[in-house]
Amino acid sequence: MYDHQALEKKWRKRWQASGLYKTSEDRKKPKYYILDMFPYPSGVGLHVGHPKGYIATDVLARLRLMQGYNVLHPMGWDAFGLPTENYAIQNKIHPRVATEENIATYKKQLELLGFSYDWEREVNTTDPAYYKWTQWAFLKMFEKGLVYESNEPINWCPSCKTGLANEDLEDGRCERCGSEVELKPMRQWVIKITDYAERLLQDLDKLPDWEESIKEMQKNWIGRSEGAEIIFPVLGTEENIKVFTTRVDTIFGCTYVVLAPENDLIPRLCGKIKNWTAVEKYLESVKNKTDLQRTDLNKEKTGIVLEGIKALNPFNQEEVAVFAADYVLNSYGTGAVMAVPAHDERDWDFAKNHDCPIRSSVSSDASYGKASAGACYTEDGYLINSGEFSGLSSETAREKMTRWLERNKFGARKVNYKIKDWVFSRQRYWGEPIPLIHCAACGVVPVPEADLPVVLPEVKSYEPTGTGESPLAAMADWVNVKCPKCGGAGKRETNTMPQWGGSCWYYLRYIDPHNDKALVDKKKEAYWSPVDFYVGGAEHATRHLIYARFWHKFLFDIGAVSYGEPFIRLKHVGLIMGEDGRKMSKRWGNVINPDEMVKKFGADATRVYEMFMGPFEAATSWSTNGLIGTRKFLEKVEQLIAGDHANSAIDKKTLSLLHKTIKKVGEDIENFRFNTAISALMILVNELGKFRVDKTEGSLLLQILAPFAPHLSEELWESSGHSESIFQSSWPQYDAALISDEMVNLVIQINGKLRATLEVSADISETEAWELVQDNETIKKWLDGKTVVKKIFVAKRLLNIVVK
RNA sequence: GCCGCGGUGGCGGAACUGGCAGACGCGCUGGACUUAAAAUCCAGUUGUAGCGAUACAGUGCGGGUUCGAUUCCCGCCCGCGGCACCA
Repeated sequence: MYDHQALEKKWRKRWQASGLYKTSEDRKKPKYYILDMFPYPSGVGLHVGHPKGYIATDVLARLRLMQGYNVLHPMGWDAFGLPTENYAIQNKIHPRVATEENIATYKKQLELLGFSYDWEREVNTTDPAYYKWTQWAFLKMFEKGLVYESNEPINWCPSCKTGLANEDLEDGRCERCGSEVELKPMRQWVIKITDYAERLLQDLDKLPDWEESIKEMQKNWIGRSEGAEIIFPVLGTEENIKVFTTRVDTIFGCTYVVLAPENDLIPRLCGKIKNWTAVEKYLESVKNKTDLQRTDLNKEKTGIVLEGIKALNPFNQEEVAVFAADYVLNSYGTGAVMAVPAHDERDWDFAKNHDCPIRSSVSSDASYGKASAGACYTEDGYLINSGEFSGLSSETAREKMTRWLERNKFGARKVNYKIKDWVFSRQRYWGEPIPLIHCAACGVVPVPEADLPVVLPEVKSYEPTGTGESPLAAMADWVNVKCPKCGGAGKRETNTMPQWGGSCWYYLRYIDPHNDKALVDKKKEAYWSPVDFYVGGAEHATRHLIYARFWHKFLFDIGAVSYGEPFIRLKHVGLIMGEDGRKMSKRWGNVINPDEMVKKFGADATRVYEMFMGPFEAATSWSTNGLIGTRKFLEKVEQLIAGDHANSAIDKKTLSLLHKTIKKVGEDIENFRFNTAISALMILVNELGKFRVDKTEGSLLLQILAPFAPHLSEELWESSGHSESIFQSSWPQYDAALISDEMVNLVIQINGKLRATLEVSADISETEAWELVQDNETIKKWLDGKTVVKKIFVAKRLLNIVVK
């Protein structure tokens, strides 16, 4: 038993006092920047799952420190946003005060776990000195034309009373509160992230050390599809219907065209639409539907034909009907599609309901050119009924037909993305003010850089208004300002930025946290950037990680940073579930508090256990018994180093094991395979326990244990006579000569089945092995009366004898 | 529907590049110590048969390739995650 409470307290104090974790700026050394996704300090504090990623990065940070790197391993707070604001409203305290309290709680909890953060670099997104630069970057985007004001309908959460970005939805519901969102036209600021869609996609290939799964999620989210835009002239008018399709090859099967109900062509054509009253009624009925209702795949496809309107298929000059139907989305492509019921499921469903003709133009069959009757055929195939293009494969046809379109000015090649521009306005209080001023004479005028930051003012009521205005709008003396351009009467923009704004670039601020002249000093940035390793939850794959990559690329384009991607290597941390296998939540009463575990079993045991639970990326269930197991392991270590041993000195085999373990632990930490590293340490400690361990061997063990269990290792390191911190010692080198085995277990198989193992010298030859085997009683039995057909020998591994 | 990941003892999970399946930990069983319990230590712990050496079966299911498959290939089933009337 050791007194973990006293011991851990002692070392936390000493490390603090000695400045052990102060980041060195000594440029002669190689740098290593290892980063966690900074937490949102909520009112409830951390549960044991939160620190898992932080422990992992801390283990690697400590390894790098011992390997002689300059390590940047910072921590900070992503503190703007709705939860704090709601908590503040509920508890009648100011969000700033709530934030301060929550940060204090979080910090205390983190410190208990003994992380090696340099707190002098702490950042806080709600600090005006920080968000000055969030606003600065926004203004740069504004300057470059990447920001625009829009009145388009956007997602509106009726419960949070704010507009939301597409990324803030989960299955048509508000990701925060779960309310069904409404589509509401609102004035809002939008960032053209779509301008960066192609680069965000392409550059994923430059990130070989990102997990494939995260890259896939981003690819899905960006949703690139290649196709063509085609013009269908509207007969008897000057208007054209532009459609987007990835399947030009099916166009001879197009039997009608569909417009999204919101397509602005419809009102323009109203004079020609004979059934306008009915059409208007349909459009009205669609308007009242939520997005969730509209995109319900199970519902019947509704729509209405626009009587009196015909569109011309440019390929065959056919006149086709035009519908308005809500299965076509206005927000994707051109808000209009050419319908090919024979080769598209959705068009097929609609055509069946609305008696539209169905005509095949692609066959699965090259030789007979038969149309598939009675079913929708969506695969590629060979063209039929397609004039000069008949007989071509879908792929060739797409190419040729696209060229035909371009030649005849009826359309062009086009790439579309699913990702939408980033709705950047929130009608809430607790966020960065958007630094723009509206002036009657000059329009929208940016706040001059010298006037940044635009500080979030103190308001009496910060409750959301629900009117589409933020609570800031009520602050007359803050809102009314002189126009920076003409000096006339101006009004400040009262929307605030979304929570994602401040987290887009915080990793750059750690590099140079107190700079008031620039977002980050260029020389410092060039040294520390990019982040070598980034660790956090997979839930950020399509939110924070897309936004941050975009923001970084923008900063790169304006020369503020030196590299095009922010994070070189990325791993996601698996959740820790409750002991009952469910997600930890108050609702289930299965939340485990880390403070309690640290108090009972120690920070070291908690750290070791969380790393031992399973593969880092995997979700695993908490087990307090498991934690007790790792505590026992640490006690064994303590006994081993501190205890009296009458045993003999360690043998060669165990010394070899020690060196193998040094190698394995180092490699496993690099690869984030902590569970096998701990397992190897346990095996080593079990073996060493059989012997008397001298100072040299004991010190080696402590050094490789130290990243996981820093307090105990440091204590035992000191008590075994070292005067410097263990983290100032160099990570041990394993002795390559010692780790190659002299003796190995050679597996003897008969017909691939294990029949014996022989302990033999590692360099045994096939002939020697065969001779040994023939003398072996068990093997003899199996060879008896059989003919040896073949022998397979794998050096140091096995001899397989094939018999008949 | 599309994309990705996974399925190994009672549980969490190991297994390099196709070469001893179940390391390590938890739990459980038996024993030692103890008046007793806890703690600790020792032994055992995939299933079936056997006192036993041992034999057979065994990594979601069905096939295949191979001297040899948890690992590779084909076809399924189940679970998780992402995207989704995206034309």
